[in-house]
Amino acid sequence: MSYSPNDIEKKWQTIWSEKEAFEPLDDKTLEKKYILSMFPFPSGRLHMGHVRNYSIGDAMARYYRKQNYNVLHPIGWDAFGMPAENAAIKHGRHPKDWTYSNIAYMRKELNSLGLSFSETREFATCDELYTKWEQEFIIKMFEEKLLYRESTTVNWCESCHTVLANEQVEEGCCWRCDNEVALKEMPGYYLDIKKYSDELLDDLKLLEGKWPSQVLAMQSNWIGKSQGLEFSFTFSEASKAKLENKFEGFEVFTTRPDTVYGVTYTALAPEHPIVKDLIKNRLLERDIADKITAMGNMTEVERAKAQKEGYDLGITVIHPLTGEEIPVWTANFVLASYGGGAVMSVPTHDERDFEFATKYNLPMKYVISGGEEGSAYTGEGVLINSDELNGMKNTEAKAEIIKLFEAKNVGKGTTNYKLRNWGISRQRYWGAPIPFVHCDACGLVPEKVENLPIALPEDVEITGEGNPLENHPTWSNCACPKCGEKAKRETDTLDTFVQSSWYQFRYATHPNKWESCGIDKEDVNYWLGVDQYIGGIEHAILHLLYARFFTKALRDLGFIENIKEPFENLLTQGMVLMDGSKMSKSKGNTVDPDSLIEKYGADTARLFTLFAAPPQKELEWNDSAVEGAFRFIKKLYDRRTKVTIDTLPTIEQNALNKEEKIARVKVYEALKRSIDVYEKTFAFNTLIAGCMEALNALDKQKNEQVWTEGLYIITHLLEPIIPHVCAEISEELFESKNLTGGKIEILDEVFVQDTITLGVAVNGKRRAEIEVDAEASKEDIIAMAKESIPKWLEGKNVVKEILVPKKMVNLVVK
RNA sequence: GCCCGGGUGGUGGAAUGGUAGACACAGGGGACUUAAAAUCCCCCGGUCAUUGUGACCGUGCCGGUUCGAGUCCGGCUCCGGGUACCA
Repeated sequence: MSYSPNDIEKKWQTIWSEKEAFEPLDDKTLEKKYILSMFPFPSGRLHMGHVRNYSIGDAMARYYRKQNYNVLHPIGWDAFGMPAENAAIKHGRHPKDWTYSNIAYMRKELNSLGLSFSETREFATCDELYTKWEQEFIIKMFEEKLLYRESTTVNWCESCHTVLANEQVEEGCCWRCDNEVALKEMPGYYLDIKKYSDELLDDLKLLEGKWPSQVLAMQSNWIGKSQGLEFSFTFSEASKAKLENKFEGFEVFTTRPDTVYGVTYTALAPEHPIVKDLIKNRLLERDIADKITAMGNMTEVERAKAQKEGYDLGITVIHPLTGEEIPVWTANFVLASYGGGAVMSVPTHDERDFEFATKYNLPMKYVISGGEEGSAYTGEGVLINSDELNGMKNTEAKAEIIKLFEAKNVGKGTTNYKLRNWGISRQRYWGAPIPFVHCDACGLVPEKVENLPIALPEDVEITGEGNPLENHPTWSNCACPKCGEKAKRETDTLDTFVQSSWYQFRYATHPNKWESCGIDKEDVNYWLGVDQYIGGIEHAILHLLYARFFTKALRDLGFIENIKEPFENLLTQGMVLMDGSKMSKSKGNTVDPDSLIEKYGADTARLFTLFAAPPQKELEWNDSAVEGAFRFIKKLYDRRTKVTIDTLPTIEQNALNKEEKIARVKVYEALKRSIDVYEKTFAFNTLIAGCMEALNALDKQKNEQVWTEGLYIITHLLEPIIPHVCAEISEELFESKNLTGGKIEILDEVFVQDTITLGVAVNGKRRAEIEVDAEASKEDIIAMAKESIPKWLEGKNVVKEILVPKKMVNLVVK
């Protein structure tokens, strides 16, 4: 019978499902593997990126299952989020209906790929049962002061009508819709991720060698720890009076305390309270005040692109070391959100300060040797113009000056972070409601745990205007959980990244406990950390940082224990490209997995995906290479007729001819390589190539036993990658024996050769090839090598002879 | 600017410091066929010469270490990704 993928694949998918073949076992004494691919957003259809992601994960899961590990390989749905609401606005469909029907369709697509997911552990994050426990965590975080509500300047996306976290702003634009982000003052809920800055940074060390170095670097940069000096500038007496004694001065932070003698002015962010006060009390000229306000209202992108701009505020401060009186400016490049929104300015040793000082003709003073007049010198040198510290290396002066400030009690050594707290409020409908109540008498009150989940109202109008929950006529009406009086429910919903921050623990929790708890500690202790996590690099900061934070926070809240990091090993797969650019609907260069599977079958889709490039690299789509993958499977299936023995034969190696021996070597080389590939490198492309070589070599001989052994091993090796056809062949030929029972023994005798082919090189350049007896002595081999290349030795002396066993001979001649 | 990756045939990609280009795609030639599809066989980095065959060049560029470098080291260069006035 010729290869008919659709029949074979349906048959095996049914068998697997009926046998519940992919359910993890409850026996915690078994060795476990937790293989997790990032769960998908139910957008409607799978795309090739999903196929790739899940083919990689499935190969790992099936491999370990075959090695008798207890394998947890779950799938679920990251189901809340904007697209559901956009669909509602566009097509009038209810987000819930849209989401669940998408899930149903995509689940079918996953089934048709033959992915070995657990069916009992599947959930969608919009399930009320999931929301219930998430809300409990949120309340606990509030009680433990990890979550707070505050009104600050936030990133606002006008097209999504919602606030965004810092991490969700990419180059000043919304991560989802690419709309330019505006700054807006409004209240919101924040998670104190900064509290974990050091732990999040330090624990990156635990992941070295297990996570891609660039992800570690990106997270480290994002946390952005820097050490330096924090000190205050005190206003001059005249300035204090001008400010009606409301301000003593202000704090600044610098990583360059060694340049503190070079400070010639200071600068405040346009939003700084002191600047606002000056404007409010009309202490600045009208047009300057307007310009400063305008500067403060610019978006981050606008500011980044803008020329440096600033204004003298007409007030002065006293230099804490020299006692000099120096002016205070406001400048558009000073960030309000970092280091207190104020800086000391050293134009001689800082590029930005130099540019600004040059523009406004501010004084400059070099305090580190080595620079040239007319530029900022940021290199190393010794201190000059710095009183008693003159002559000291600037690298040493950093610590000295911190000591000096600390001794005088006007400053201290301190650490700053770029990381900002995680804003989790979203002014949208399709999310988990933030379980708080606003009571006139009691203030902000968390909902009673027994009232959870706070579910979304079904009857809702989604127009794209405003917050649907806020617009709902009755939903927000409630009783205060504390005093029982009439109160208002919070109408913000949680950032969807909250759901994906703990789903790895939910999967690990046995489904029969899902009603009674959010996370089961014992189950989690057994299954976590995730042994292999697979997903796109685009989550390098967002999801992966949040999930790491949540893990640490849940641990401190007592919901889990003994777990430092959720994801032990991380593989970031490359994008799927078509004609050099990312597949996307808008470009119209997509390949639809459904039609691919219909035409060639799931095995071909999976084989191509894993063969065309190593998983970490980008994958360039190629229709004819897909054909090639299909051809290989067809050939493999066709060759099963070469086998007439139904069990792994014991082969008398010495009785084999040359071609038969080569075939065996190729087969066993593939077997040898497979361990490294499945457990370490994930270079499935090389394993597949090895199997192709083995099949090619088998084709060059006729020995029935060698064929039997060859197909027994090849289908064993490829089963995690092309499971349906391998299951079919294996059932027909071997009663499926090669797909259970662990590793196949590597027989060393196969690699023993009578003769060995060696390259002969002269001065490192290959000149000939010799075949020598495997037992030949070094002397004999060298002698033979010399005979093979007479013309290269003519009139020369051999000064050195190097024999690389089983590889080559190198003769050094003069 | 800074921080990561990475430059190997026409293409995707292989190579624990040891015969560069495995495996595959595309291309060319042939067998089978009335024909096509499918399948099978052969060739396939460049230059030069050629009777078999051989010589030289060749892993972005320059240099170093080594008997031997795609691989290690130093300096450049180009491409991709991240980040960006973080004081």
